[in-house]
Amino acid sequence: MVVSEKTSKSTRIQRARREEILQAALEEFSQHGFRGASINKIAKRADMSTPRLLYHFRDKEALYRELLKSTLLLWLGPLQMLSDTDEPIEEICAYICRKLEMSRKFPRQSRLFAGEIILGVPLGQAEVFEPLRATFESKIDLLQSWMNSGRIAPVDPHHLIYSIWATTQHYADFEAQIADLSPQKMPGLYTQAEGFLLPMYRKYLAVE
Amino acid sequence: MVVSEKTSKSTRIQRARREEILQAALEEFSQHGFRGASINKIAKRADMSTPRLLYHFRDKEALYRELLKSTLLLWLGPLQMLSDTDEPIEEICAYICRKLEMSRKFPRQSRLFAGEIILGVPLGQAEVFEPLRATFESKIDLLQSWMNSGRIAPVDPHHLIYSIWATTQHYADFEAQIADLSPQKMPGLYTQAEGFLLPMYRKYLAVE
DNA sequence: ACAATAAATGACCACGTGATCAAAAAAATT
DNA sequence: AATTTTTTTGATCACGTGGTCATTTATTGT
Repeated sequence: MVVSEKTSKSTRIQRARREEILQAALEEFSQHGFRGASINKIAKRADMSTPRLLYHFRDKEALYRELLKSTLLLWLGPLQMLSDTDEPIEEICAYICRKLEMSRKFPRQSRLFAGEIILGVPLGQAEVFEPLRATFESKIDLLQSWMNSGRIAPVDPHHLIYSIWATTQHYADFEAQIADLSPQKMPGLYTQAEGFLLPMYRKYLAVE
Repeated sequence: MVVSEKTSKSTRIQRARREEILQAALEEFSQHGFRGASINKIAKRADMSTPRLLYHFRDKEALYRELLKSTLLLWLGPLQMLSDTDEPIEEICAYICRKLEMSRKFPRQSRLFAGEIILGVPLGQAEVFEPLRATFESKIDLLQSWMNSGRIAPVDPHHLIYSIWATTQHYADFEAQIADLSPQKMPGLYTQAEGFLLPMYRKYLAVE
């Protein structure tokens, strides 16, 4: 019986192999994008033959989708934690810190995600990004309510989130460039980044 | 005689064909990265046979490098224009506007560049990014001098530039995502972005 | 211990890839 | 008009790609 047709319960050996494969796939896909990556090389990286890999994942696209799905969940975590509070600015700053930590701890996942959006792979755009849309819009509403009640300065909430995404993910996605241009080496950079970004958003969002 | 061995003067037909090819190559490489792109498809897009394409460019890598080289020059333009003035904040704002306009007018070039950095293609990293380094460091010095003379607030100049790059290029690189999440459609988005970003940097850099 | 099922193997396939080369066609030079 | 040089073509290549399949080997439940 084929893996994908199993009702739901999966053998521990299945979960183990799938995990090994996904690990190797993250490496390959994040470095070369969907089309540039090769399942042969992924298999080699996971120390198995290609048919063995394809026994656990129907095809290249199924593997990629699964990887993308779990990555989106990880990516979405920090945003979902953003919730109502009487100190909205500190809540936003905490979100920024979480995103920065995400870039620091999971740069490959960040690049995988970036590659998926930048390179125009129309793979389940609607499907993969669906959970993102819902969360995003609810958080837009939350920000808007903070502005309406005068607890943070009234700025465009969409662009506020875009700018936070941009500035935080930049350190993972463009790591190669930043590492090349910065005198400081990589670990310390994230502390510096925090020191730069937090005051910027605090000043901008403060209601004089 | 082969094109690349020509001393320097190139036929007009050479320049014409090379331009056609580069145009098609920009499309392919920016959508699939170096490894994901195919010279066959580039040739098809430029309405010629593969050997014909390879007559004008030695190989895939040479084509990619040439494209990347001219893209970097374009990308570097706005930064080079940043120069000393008695109104540094307005100068920085003008730089932000130029970068935003760049994203709006040349999104594919921006994505090509982003792909090159995100996907770990070690193609002449030192070679291609060399002119960037020099300009970057001189502008860091300029910013630092503005801070030393108290004309803008003292923030980390490296991260200031990174954040400007991140926020402005984000609109081109992640266009697919932003277009999906924004109620506003694409052209108007750039006006909104300007309306969001300029006040942010003005407030942050103002020396009260 | 044995049957049933899951997991892995090796041989194989059609196809697209980047690239080459001799020969033909077109342009430029004289 | 003749000749040289540039440009284009079509055939062809070795190789890597994603993927299949019958068969064998492990694992599992009884």
